[in-house]
Amino acid sequence: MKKISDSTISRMSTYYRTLTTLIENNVETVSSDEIAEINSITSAQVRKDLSFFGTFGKRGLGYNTVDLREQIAKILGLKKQWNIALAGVGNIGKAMIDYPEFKRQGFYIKALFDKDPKKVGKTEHGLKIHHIDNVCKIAKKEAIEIAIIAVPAKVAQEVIDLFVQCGVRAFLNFAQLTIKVPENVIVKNENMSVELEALSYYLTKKSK
Amino acid sequence: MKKISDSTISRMSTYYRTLTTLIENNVETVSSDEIAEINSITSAQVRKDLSFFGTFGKRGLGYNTVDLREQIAKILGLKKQWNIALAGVGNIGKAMIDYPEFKRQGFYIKALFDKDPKKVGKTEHGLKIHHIDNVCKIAKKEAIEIAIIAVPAKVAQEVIDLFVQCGVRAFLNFAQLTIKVPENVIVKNENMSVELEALSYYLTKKSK
DNA sequence: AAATCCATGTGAAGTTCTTAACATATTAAT
DNA sequence: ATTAATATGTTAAGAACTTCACATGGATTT
Repeated sequence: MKKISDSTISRMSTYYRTLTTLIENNVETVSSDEIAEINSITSAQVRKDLSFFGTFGKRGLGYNTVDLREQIAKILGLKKQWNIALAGVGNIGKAMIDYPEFKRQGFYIKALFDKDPKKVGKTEHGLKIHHIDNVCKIAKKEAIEIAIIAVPAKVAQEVIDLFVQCGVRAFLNFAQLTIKVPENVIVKNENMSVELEALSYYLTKKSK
Repeated sequence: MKKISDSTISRMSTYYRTLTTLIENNVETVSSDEIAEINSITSAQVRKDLSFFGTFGKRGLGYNTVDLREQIAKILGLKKQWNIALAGVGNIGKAMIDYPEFKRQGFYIKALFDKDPKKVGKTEHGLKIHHIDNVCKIAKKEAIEIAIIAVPAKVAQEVIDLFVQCGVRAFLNFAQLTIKVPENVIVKNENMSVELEALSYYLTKKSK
């Protein structure tokens, strides 16, 4: 199986969202040009991305919005419910529990973990906060497949190691460091500081 | 001035963080090999990235951690305080106000905006919530240079347009859509769903 | 039925980004 | 002082990604 680039996968997500919006607005057919225009990229890029997965359009006509969205959902694995654990019930963690987009796309936070004795045992949004030491038991029970890591950087690596030992192989990491994981485990980073520093760089450069 | 890639800028941020940690651990000298190892990349990449901005190391020895961190801070524009506005005082917005890493790196949230009459006029973390209609007045007063957009997708474009009209040219956008801005304005997206969907894709692919 | 129009799918070209490789500079050891 | 060891900075090679350009197939019009 040929390796498909991360950028292509990200854009597939973007197209998925674009199609959702178009369908909400009762648009039935869309061209690669229109998808490209909405997302400020080229139509060749859209067609090339889609071509990695199959042929979904009709020449001369374009793509059926409902069909294409369905196909992309299949490709991205969005036809099932994903069970997610959240480690670190701080500000960012709480925002994630309540993030309405997740549920809409089939991502369900089913278990919360923390280390703080003040939090463990309490409830947040109807979910009990477990001690991180019990991660394997709960992860198994809730069939957790993905973990969101919103713990301090100092403990992020060890928390991820715990999850990996329990068989969790996919992570969304908010901690500000590069995590080491075995080859069959995937980590996606969400690092707000890196993005802000990029803005800082561009503003600084421009004002020179 | 030659264009430097986004990936290089992101990695510069990463190196900056790596150096901060090394300095905290009293490490005085570091090689490109060590920086690479910590961040799971190649040493050639580290040296190439740095070479776009100058020569900071000593052959046969490596880099002085304090010096290099200082140089990167200058390059990224982190030697000054950046004044930031936050639009959308919901869950994610509140998490951003309280994100300790920001202040540590010179990013100060100085103004909050919302549209909800229940929120406008109230205070959050000692900051008054203003109505978005007053954005120009407040942005000028607080010398806002960057805005964090944590409003619903439906209104994100118009909110950014308002800020652009007030002269703000850099945005960290949490809304799930591609924003259109004039050429001299820069938007960085923070899209948790895209990352989760990438995880979904990789897990789905692997299990086949 | 023929002609015209339109937009896909895809090799090829072009561009950008990453890795390799090595000459060079510096330190340390003998 | 010479040799050995080390790690940078940089050029060149290689890989990955994006864009171009057009043949192709399907729809629409005359």
